[in-house]
Amino acid sequence: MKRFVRVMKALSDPSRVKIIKILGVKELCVCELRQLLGLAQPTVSKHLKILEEAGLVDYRKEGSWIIYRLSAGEDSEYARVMLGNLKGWLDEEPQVREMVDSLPQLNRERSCAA
Amino acid sequence: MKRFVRVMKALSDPSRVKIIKILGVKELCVCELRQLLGLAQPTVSKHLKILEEAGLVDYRKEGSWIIYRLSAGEDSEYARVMLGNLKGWLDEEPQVREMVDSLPQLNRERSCAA
DNA sequence: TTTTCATATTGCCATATGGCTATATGTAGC
DNA sequence: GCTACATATAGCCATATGGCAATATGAAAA
Repeated sequence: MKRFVRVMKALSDPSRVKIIKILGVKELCVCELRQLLGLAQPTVSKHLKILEEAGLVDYRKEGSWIIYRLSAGEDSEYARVMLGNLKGWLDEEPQVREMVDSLPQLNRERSCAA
Repeated sequence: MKRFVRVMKALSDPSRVKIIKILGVKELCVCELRQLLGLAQPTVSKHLKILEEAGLVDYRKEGSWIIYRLSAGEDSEYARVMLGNLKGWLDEEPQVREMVDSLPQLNRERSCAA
């Protein structure tokens, strides 16, 4: 029950859903996500932690960057199924479309250098 | 986005998940649910309202009782898919199993007469 | 109509949540 | 070592949430 609820909770915030949708297009570092979401960096970090604990995202280190990507869902059937569902959902959502459209102009060096 | 988040939020509380699981076995009135969940009646009503607004449950009046059942999901693809997923999920969950096991002994007249 | 009973709504409280700023941690390069 | 930058954690605040008791609503029965 706890594991299921953890996944549902993780997906019941618009910012976190947006993170899932954008990571479905391309893996990204925290500062790129910060840019795309228009949120403070600690806020993004907190969201990512919640998503990670639900088994929805994974990360790897690359230099001093931490690159987040969608999990393959090995840890949680709930996460795996929900990620599958979300693949086809919300693509028409304006907030999602906007982010995806702005993705090509995103440049890690430019976004991340304060 | 709002509609999706509403379904996720509705499913991110253990009591509400239990309601969904038990209604998957048998439609029930509020006082039966109250009995099974061990919650105050207003609390159950509030949960049911949240589930209903998410398109997860439906109800019909029968005398002065209001019988709740799982929605067919006509209103929300998200609700429909999640109800489908939940059909196979959490059946082994002790809290769920307990409720289901106690279901045959439940008697509307006895449960509902204060 | 008055009572009874099932349900919904209201109002309150304690805790959880999502946002921020400030600070800590960790890594790369000087 | 020190500096710069990316990320995480801590701490705070306003709002949301889940619980309850009290009350309102609505239908059936006396």
